[in-house]
Amino acid sequence: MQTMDTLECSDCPIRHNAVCAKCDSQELEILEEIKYYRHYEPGQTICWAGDEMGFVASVITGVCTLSQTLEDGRTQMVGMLLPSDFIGRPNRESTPYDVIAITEMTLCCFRRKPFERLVHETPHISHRLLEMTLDDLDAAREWMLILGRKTAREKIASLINIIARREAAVGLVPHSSNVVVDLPLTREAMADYLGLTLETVSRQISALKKDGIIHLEGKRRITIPDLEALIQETGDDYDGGMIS
Amino acid sequence: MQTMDTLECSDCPIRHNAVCAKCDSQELEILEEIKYYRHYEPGQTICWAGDEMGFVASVITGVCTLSQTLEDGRTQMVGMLLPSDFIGRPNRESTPYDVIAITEMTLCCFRRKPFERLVHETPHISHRLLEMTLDDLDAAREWMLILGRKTAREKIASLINIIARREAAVGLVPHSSNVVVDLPLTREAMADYLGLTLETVSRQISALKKDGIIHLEGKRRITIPDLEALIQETGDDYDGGMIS
DNA sequence: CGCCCGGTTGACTATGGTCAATACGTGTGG
DNA sequence: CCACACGTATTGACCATAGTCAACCGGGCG
Repeated sequence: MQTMDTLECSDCPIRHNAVCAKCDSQELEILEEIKYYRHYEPGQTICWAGDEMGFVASVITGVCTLSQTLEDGRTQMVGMLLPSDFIGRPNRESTPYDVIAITEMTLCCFRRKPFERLVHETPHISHRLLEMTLDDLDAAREWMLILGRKTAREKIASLINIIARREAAVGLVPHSSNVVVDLPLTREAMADYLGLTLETVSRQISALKKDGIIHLEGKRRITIPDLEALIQETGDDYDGGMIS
Repeated sequence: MQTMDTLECSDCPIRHNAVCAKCDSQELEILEEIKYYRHYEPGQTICWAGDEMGFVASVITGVCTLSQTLEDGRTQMVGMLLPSDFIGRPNRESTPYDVIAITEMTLCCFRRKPFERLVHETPHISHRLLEMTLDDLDAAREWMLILGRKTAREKIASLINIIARREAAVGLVPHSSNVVVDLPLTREAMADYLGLTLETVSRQISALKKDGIIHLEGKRRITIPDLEALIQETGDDYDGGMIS
């Protein structure tokens, strides 16, 4: 957790996607005053479930996960946050989820109380937050279909497809014919996301590789020679059924 | 679909829980003007996934479900809406879900365009909508844990527990020692909610009955002699882990 | 009466989980 | 430089949970 150089909001890489996307320059000035940066290392826990969380934040760089754990250790990931995503809930003092950095991360934090006041007084912020929350809800519901009704192979294909989509949306990847996906997740993290064991994840990835649907470079980099073929394996068939 | 008597907002049974909960009397007057009631029969489809939906609505009475279906017929329920819950998403012309009435229902509908303008101009509405959406998101994530990591027995116990909680919250049931739950769902609907087959649902309910955790009157009414014992079966252990 | 719908139960099967051995890559220390 | 340990991933053998297919039950209604 080291202090960061102070970045001007106007130069912020997530300026047009984050919770502040709709703010005008005057509103940005207010945010500018109450914001501060935080840095996390891979594996570091940002917040434990149930802990008091004194701030909310936007992800500027890096990836973190939200997860829930039962007493006997079974864990389920319930969200994966990429740059511009929002962490925390206004008007609640604690998260019900573990928030864990899986890569190096930089957050743009706001102390909760002043931010809550701002949400209350600034429609541009509350409207954007509503939009983002509705998107998160759609994503969670899409995930419910995956968890409840898909086979292990379909789950893996869906995960790869979704990460490819998100990387494309964030603009990391040109929408080329030969899609390359850098998995930010270990096999165990994928298992926790998909409601599988890590052995099953490994087996299904091997199977997709053997069938030529994907190609591996090292353990984490996946090449998709034919995106249509991958989508076929997700069980969704045509790429409708996906939330645009 | 029959026209209803026009109910005054001030007499509305969901006045203090619905999307209009924070509205003052002046704001209610505006709503009063654009609202209209709709009635649905059990089994009736309110909206198919992908269809244009000209209105948004609050559930006044009855229960409906949101579900997604894969081409081969596998379906997953992603939400269950009780009185005061909100149907539809501002700024989107179609739902990605099938919305199906499972009991007789009355909705308080608002044409989408005027309602969107209202959301935009009325913080009391957008703030309440944000709160409700955040609650829905928490519920969806709790459900992800159930779908991804729980056994069939734990899933059934969790469903019964959640319905008991919701019925208590809506105020249908005094929080007595001997909890009675009226399942609004068929075995098949439960299966679609829990990511199981209806046979497994039936078997697990029989097993819980045999073990004395629940008691059945008819097929749909469940008595819970010891709520703690049921919660034990959910796998959550202590009733923390639940979202309050 | 007989049909239909929702539910229950049984026999068998398949998918994914469990446990365990092995491989691979990287960083540490003798 | 090599030996070793550790974390991550792969693979195999076996098993358990839940799915499939099918028979049967019981109540309500035309």
